[in-house]
Formats: sequence, C-alpha cells, structure tokens
Amino acid sequence: MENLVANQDETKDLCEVTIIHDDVVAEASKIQLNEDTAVKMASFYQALGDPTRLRIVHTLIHAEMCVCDLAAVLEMTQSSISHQLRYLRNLALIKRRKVGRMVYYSIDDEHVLTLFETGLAHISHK
Amino acid sequence: MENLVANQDETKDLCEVTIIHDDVVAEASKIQLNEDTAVKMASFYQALGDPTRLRIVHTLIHAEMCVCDLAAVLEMTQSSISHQLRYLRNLALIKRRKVGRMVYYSIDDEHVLTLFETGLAHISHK
DNA sequence: TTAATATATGAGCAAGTATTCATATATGGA
DNA sequence: TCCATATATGAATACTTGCTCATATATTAA
Repeated sequence: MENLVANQDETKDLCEVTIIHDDVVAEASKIQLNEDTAVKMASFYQALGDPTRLRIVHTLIHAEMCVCDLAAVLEMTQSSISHQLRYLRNLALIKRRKVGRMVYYSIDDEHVLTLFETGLAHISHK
Repeated sequence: MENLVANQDETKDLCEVTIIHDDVVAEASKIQLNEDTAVKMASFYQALGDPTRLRIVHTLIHAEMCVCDLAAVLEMTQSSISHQLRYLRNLALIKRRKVGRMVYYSIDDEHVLTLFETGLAHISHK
C-alpha cells in the first residue's frame, strides 16, 4: 500500500530508466509515500510557498485579525487578501470568526508555527 | 528595517484599504517580515510544495542515491528527475557527489527532515 | 427600506512551472 | 580512438497560479 513500485520488472518497463543498484532501489521502493500522501503534504508546504500567504500566516501567528486590517498591514487589496484567506482556510490552516459584518481570521493548525520557525531557522542559518 | 509599513497614513493611500483597529495594525506592522526574508522562506517551502520534489527529498532522507535509481524508484524519466534535482540543489537542500560518471545525491540541509516530519504529522493529524 | 460598508467570489489575464523531447557533456571500457 | 552510458540542460508546451476588476453577499445604521 505504501509501495508504488510493484516490482522491479515493471519499473524497468519505463523507457530509458535503468536500475544501477538493485538493493538500494528495492529498499527505497518500500518506503515510498503513496500518491495521496505526497499530494496532501505538498499542498501543506505550498500554502506557505507564496510570499503573500506566508506573510498572512506570519501576521496571524501574532494576532487574530480582520480582513481589512490584514490588507492594510500587507499593503495589498482586500480582494487578493480575501482570495488567499479562502485558500488557507480550505486547507484548514486558518479559521474565521464572524462578528457582525467583520470576519476575524486566526491560525487553526498546530503545525504551522513549527513550519514557520523551521523555515526561518533555515534561511537564517544558510 | 523589518517594518514594511512606514506609517499609517501611507497605508491609507492604498485604494479601498481601510484600517479598522489602528492599534492592532500598528502592532502587526512592527513585526512584518521584510520582502527578501518572505521570498526566501517561501522558496524553501515551495521546494517541498511539489509532489515530485517531495518524493525525491523523502527518498534521499533515507539514502543517498544516484539519478538513475531515483528515476526508477519514482517511476519517472531521468530528465524530469534531473531537472528537479538541479532545482533542489540550487536551493542547497541537497548536495551531490560524483563517482565516475555516476552522481550521488543526498540531503544537504538540517531543516529538511524537521520540515518533512512536521508535514507528515500535519496530514496524519487532521 | 435604503444606503453604506466588510467580505467573498467568478472571470480573465499575465506570469510562473513541471514535464517532455532532443541533444549536449562527460566518463569508462573496448 | 570510438562507443556506450550516466547525467545535464535548453526549448517548447500544457498546466497552474496570483492578482485585478467587477460584482455579489451580508450586516449595520439611518
């Protein structure tokens, strides 16, 4: 179930693909992520893989904020911020709270902060 | 230097952008990432934000591997793998070691594993 | 009910990207 | 030297994506 490569013969059917180290390939095949897992994980990283969304997340890590104020802080239009908020909400990274006609957004994922800090450490270190 | 918003009046110049909570906006403006930092961090996340690159990284976390074997394991062409390896190497997430005409790739960043584990925890948890 | 306003969203466009295809480079062996 | 082969890469293409613009929805206040 976690093995996308059924067997080596099948792999060898792929044009131009040669196996050099059978043992290494066999071991690596065992631990492969299934397609669904890879796609879901990639979506998670991609959410922070855009400067605007990253800045939104970074801002919301510090405080809950309404759309208007977020747009002001990031100096972007309400529309673009709203689109990106929907994107992040669809991935369940942020949640919203409605108060009258205002909508307050905040972080809704325990792993976002870890991810952010790791990224910051990465660019600070290299 | 970390403050992209020079002052509130300037922010208000942006068409259609209204500030609701001046204090919240002022505080948030103080902690904003500068453009360069946001772009660099986003690039880091984006590297794992593609299923193919994520699978490459995941595989290399377990073992150093040559291009041929990687292509076999991931069931993709040597060319596409090679392109993505260059991408990851340009971001210094992986490094290479040449032995004859073979090139062995491995992880070259201490934060990649943390990032990967956090992402896995995220999708396992939600 | 009507006007004002905070937020949401569909369509369109421009820019970016992952793969393929063809080919180049580089190394080892005959 | 000549061929086979492991890897790299430029160009083209199909696909994705972030923003803008116009407009819709929803809530408050008059």
